[in-house]
Amino acid sequence: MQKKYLTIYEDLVKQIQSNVWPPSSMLPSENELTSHYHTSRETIRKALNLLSQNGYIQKVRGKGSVVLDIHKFSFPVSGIESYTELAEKLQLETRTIVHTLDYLEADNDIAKILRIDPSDSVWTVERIREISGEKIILDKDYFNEMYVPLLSEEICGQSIYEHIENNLGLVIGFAQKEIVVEEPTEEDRELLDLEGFSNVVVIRSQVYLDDASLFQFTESRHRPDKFRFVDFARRVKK
Amino acid sequence: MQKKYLTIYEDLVKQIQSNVWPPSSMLPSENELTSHYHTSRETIRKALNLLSQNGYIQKVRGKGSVVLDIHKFSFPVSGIESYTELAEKLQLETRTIVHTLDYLEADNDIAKILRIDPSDSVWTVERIREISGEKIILDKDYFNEMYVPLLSEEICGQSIYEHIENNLGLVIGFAQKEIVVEEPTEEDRELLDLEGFSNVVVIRSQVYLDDASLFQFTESRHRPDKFRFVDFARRVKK
DNA sequence: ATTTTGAACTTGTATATACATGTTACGTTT
DNA sequence: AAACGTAACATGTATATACAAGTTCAAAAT
Repeated sequence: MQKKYLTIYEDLVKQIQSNVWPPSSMLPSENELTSHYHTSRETIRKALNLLSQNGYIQKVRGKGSVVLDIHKFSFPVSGIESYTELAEKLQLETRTIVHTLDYLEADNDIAKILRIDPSDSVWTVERIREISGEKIILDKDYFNEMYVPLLSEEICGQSIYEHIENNLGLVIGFAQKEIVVEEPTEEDRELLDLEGFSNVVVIRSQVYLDDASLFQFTESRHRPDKFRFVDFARRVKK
Repeated sequence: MQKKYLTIYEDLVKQIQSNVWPPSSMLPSENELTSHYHTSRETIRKALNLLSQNGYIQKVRGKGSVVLDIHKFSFPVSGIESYTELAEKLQLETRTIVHTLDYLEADNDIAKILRIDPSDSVWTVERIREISGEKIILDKDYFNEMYVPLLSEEICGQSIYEHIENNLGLVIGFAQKEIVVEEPTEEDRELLDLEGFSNVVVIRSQVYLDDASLFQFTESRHRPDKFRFVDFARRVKK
């Protein structure tokens, strides 16, 4: 079965993005959408709640759904998106350099983070992201071999996430991220075009699969002037 | 009517935080919760979806709800929380210095951001946040007078959000945030204890009310070594 | 002219039912 | 011993109904 509420959600997203419902205008009411899509009100409400969660609309009781004016394109966006997906969406002129690709016993820190035995092996990838000819980002990825048994230089040069989702059939669920600002390491200075900047922005993520198993740890080190993070947040109900 | 699904959600949050359901354990099934709370399954599912959205659990089809191990305490946390709320939660030894408090005609940039007429007036507040004796953060707030007609030095020294929600009865809905790293301005160097750091982390937020009206713009400038942002993100469905 | 009332709309909450689909464990078959 | 099948149970989707509660606007009352 294809999920009705998801197709309706995607349809409405497309309409909002193509300005059928411009910012500050009202979406049709739930009842109108119900009869338009030949479905039940609850199904429409599921689709609208998805729109609301993702920052497309604001539901106002008694009134309706206001379309929000959210420019979702920035770099890097919040959420879980691979560099390749972002680069495509933003049409960046980008190149990826696979600096190292190793299959090693996990050192203590990584083993602890990935919650595995230090004798277990881990795929370790270091990649440099070049944007318009400048080396801007250093990505260090660590994969639990239990879920990602094999990586190749070719896969790393393309998109690891694409490989994980399409070839390995794993479903990525959620991530816990941390963003901090640190001093560049020797490696940062060596591999990136830091141009005298005395800080790098470091994004550390633990990425989990659909079934809540931890499969990846990532450290993404950015030149500060090229870093931008955009977030849509709702006030938590009390 | 008090909302059942919200009370159940809050009850479960409390239980998770007090380790009744420790990380990696399973919550009772939806049917068990249904009979325990004497309600319908849909109501339980609403509560569980809230837990899932806020990173407390991961639902796994066919299995149940896994409790996640997410340390939600960091500074500053994602979401919309006032400095005062954060400081209390984290038990920071903190002091707020109200540097300026003005009621002025909006300059062009601010008027544009707040989408008001340049002849309209705006409340402008600059506050310095001192943590353990060090001046770490410079907060610059701009309020649309239509929603916030009056501010006092006392209110600014306490919590503006508390005033807005409890005294003015406004309901904060959502925010659009941007995080970037910039060079310190003259004002930053003057007002903050920058200790030679050559960057500041700048968080710019547009904050909207429940009915999607824009009422505040904020610029929060942080010393980079004291900045930390934590985010819980779900992979967007395709 | 101003205020009040109420009908007709909107979204929010709660419940019930049905079936689809993924997981697990155990007994049966091979 | 291994493979298979199936029942029992888990969550996911779709629908229907009822009522609560906020918004709007026009008619009626003051």
